[in-house]
Order: sequence, then structure tokens, then C-alpha cells
Amino acid sequence: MSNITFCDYIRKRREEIELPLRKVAAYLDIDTSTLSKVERGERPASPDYLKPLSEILELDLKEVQTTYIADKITKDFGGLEHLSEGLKEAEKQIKRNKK
Amino acid sequence: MSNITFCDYIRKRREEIELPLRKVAAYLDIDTSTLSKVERGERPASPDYLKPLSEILELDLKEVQTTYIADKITKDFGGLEHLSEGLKEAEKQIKRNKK
DNA sequence: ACTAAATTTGACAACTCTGTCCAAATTAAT
DNA sequence: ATTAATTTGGACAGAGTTGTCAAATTTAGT
Repeated sequence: MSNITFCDYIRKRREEIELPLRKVAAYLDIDTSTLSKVERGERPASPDYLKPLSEILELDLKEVQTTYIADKITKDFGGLEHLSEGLKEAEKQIKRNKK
Repeated sequence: MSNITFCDYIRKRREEIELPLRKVAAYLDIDTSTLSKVERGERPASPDYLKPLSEILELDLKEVQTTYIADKITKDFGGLEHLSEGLKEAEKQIKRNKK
């Protein structure tokens, strides 16, 4: 029922493959403390982290991005009544822009 | 073909019904200068503006929100490769959360 | 229990963001 | 052309964000 948040997603995975925060943080070139905060949802993840996270956690980049986006959108736009329609419209526009 | 940006959308409409910035800004309870910047895309619109904007510009709130969301998402997430998938996933989650 | 490693916490500086104020520039009306 | 109204620009303050550092706490290994 409940949606996996981005922070839980990456923390679970990191524990799964038994990497210490220290190592992952070093790979992302950020402080251990920063990553700790991100993993506990105290701070949002920077989009810059996505690619290196997918690498060191051996996750599909697409899945990482998807989880990140879904999470951030619900947080950023959660208060708007017509969010679903807005998202559909956004999708259309993005497809249009690709061409 | 080109997507209407939120700022163009509200500026066009304001000019259409011939309201000065001054009046609209007063209704939103912000400085004229701030609204000027928003209408030219120099500053993002606050979500707080959406409701009063729809009222004074006599626009459907749903349309206002949809335009706002679509615009903001392309600006916020434009750099991500898997944005379309992320949006679909976000939609699913939002629907799930409604229940 | 002791030690070392891992993680969390809080204070902090640098930076960004939001909106205001007021002066300058542009546009409209007579 | 002058005047009045509208719009824009830039300096600014206050609030919020981002990541770091170092100390405190928790967890794991012996």
C-alpha cells in the first residue's frame, strides 16, 4: 500500500549490499553526515547524486530516477488538487519537446 | 507546437481582460514588481498565487494549476533522462494515496 | 567490558530564494 | 509635448537551503 520513499529505497539497498555510509558518501564526493541526513529524509537528495548512486549501489539508473521523481513530486506538489491532470499534461509536453 | 509557459499564460490573459499589474498584484497581496517578474519568468510563481489568480483572471483553477505544474516540472526535472516514466509512476502513487 | 568503526547530531558558513522598496524607464492619454 | 499611469530594474533584508566539521552517540567485533 505505502509508497517507498527515495530515502528508504537507497538506505535499504545500501544495507543489502553492506556498504558503509562512509564508502558511498566518498563515491558521491560528499560528507558522510550529508548522506546520513539524505538517507533519513532529513535533507532532500540532490539530482547530482542519482547517477553515482545507481553505480555504487548497482541499481538501474532508470529505477533510481523514477523513484526520486515520484517521491519529489508528491512532496513538492502534494497540496494541489489537480495534480494528476497536471502530470498528464506535463508528460504530453515532454513528449512533444523530444521531437 | 510550442508549450505555453505559465508566465506567458497569465500575462496574455491579464492583457486580454485589460487589468493592470497593479490591480492583480493587489489582489494577490504582493508587490507590483514581484508580479512583473513572475510574468516575465524572472521569478517562479508561488503556488499561493494560483487560487487568487484564477479568480481575478477569471480562469478555471484546474487549468491554472495544470499549466503551472507542467511548466514547473519541465523546469525542475528537465535534465533527467527518465522523466516520462517517473511521472507515470508518480501518477500511480498519487492515485494510490487518494484511497 | 573495551575498542574501533559507523552513524547521528548540532553549530556553522556560504549561498540561494523570495519579496519589498523606490527610482528609472516605458507607454498611454490629452 | 506634457503629464499621468504602468511597468521594469536593481539594491536590499530576511528566510531558507546546502553541505561541512567536529563532537557525541550507537553499533559491532574481540
